[in-house]
Amino acid sequence: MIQSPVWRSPITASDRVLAEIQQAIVAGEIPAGSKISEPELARRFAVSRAPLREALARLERCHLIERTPNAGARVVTLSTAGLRSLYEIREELEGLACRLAAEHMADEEIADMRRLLDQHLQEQRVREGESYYQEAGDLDFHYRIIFGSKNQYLINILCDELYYLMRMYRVQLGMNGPRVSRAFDEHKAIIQAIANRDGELADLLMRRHVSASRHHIEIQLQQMGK
Amino acid sequence: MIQSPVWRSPITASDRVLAEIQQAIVAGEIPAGSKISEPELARRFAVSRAPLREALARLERCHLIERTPNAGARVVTLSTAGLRSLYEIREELEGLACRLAAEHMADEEIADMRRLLDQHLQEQRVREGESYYQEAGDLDFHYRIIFGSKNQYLINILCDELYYLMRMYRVQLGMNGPRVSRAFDEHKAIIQAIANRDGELADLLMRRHVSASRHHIEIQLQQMGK
DNA sequence: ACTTAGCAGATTGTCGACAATTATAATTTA
DNA sequence: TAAATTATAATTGTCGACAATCTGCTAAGT
Repeated sequence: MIQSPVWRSPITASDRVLAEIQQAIVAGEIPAGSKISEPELARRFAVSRAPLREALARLERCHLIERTPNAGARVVTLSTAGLRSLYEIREELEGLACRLAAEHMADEEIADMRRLLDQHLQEQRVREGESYYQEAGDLDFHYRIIFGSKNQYLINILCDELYYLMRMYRVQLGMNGPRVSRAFDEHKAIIQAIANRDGELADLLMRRHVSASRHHIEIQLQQMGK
Repeated sequence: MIQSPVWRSPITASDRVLAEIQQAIVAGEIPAGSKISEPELARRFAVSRAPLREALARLERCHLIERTPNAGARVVTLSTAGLRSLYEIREELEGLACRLAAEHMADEEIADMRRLLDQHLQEQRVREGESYYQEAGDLDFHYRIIFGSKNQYLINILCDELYYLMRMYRVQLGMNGPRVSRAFDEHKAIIQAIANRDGELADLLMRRHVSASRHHIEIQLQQMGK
């Protein structure tokens, strides 16, 4: 399991509840569009409303719920428009991350990333199509590049604010399936560009990579919706 | 005064306190880098710690404070690295906003924006160098384009999460001064590109516009720092 | 003299209860 | 019968107090 980049030791009740609700929403256990009842959730997770509200504030921050004053909170509803908006930003920012990573990543980090990618590739060949490892590997790849950008705000936006929502789309729309081997090739090409300190190329390749992923999801979404 | 785009009627004590603390931090009344004392602020604004903590959560969201569990919150410290990180993202996302605006803005909205720009230009010529109107006009321009993108997350990131921090840099580094008339010309060119539905050009022009602004600030920062 | 252990003070995290607002349902009226 | 209105119930926002944790200082030990 890959954990949140900004790690505030998860000892507080608020952190624990946040993690549990995040998972529940992403997994659809708390349905999209449903209303959030503070007393109910407080009972369910055995905490007072104070840490629960703290958790809700952070859930709003990563766009998993929407709150209106004096009226409560609702889990976000998934839509094709929302998905497109999300990917529009992701494409742009992950491209930027690549450009910055090509500039700021240490050689050591790049070598590490290469080693890890090969390792994931081997695991992948063994467990063909096992979606968990695939996703974990993919995530690790993207995370490392984003962190390699050394841009605090970029890291925060992509890994804290948009990540869980993307995960929610993937999980609830059943985005397992193939597009694995090609993704691996694309990953390798991107790393190569970063290793060559070719930020522009890495940017371009990453945009295409994300764009392909988006296309893949949109098609799957169309087949589903109608 | 231009108010936050997502307007949650500011009746709650939390909203009121949030607005006051935001202003105090941006203006430097609560110094950058200083520690936040919950009891002290609660007394100062005559509220309990509950709404104050709600406000602190939102201040963390717009990067004006940094919290560590069980250790309290500090006002962020300004740095050239932070400023650069901020502008790297702003450049990218405002460029994206232009591209999307060229695609999604209604003719009516574009016409409105043009009218408003001319009006601001007149006001500008009358009150030569009056920084408030200048900034208000500049802000209005950028806001309209960002909203024109019709991308919820983009709007949220730029107008809610990064705006106040940029404002803090501008205010505390004393970014008044000229670069006015040229900025107006750049604004006109960007609007023209959007009116022509030329997203790529609008993107390019906006990136240059933001980049020029960043350059301008960095120079002023260098002259100051040493 | 410097490091380390322990203690006092203050601060943050959490709790339960109350007040203000909103949503729901029953009731009345056109 | 349908719309408007009032009353009730539930939910959210806020408060003050208690418990857990951290910070800074004192004091003992090497």
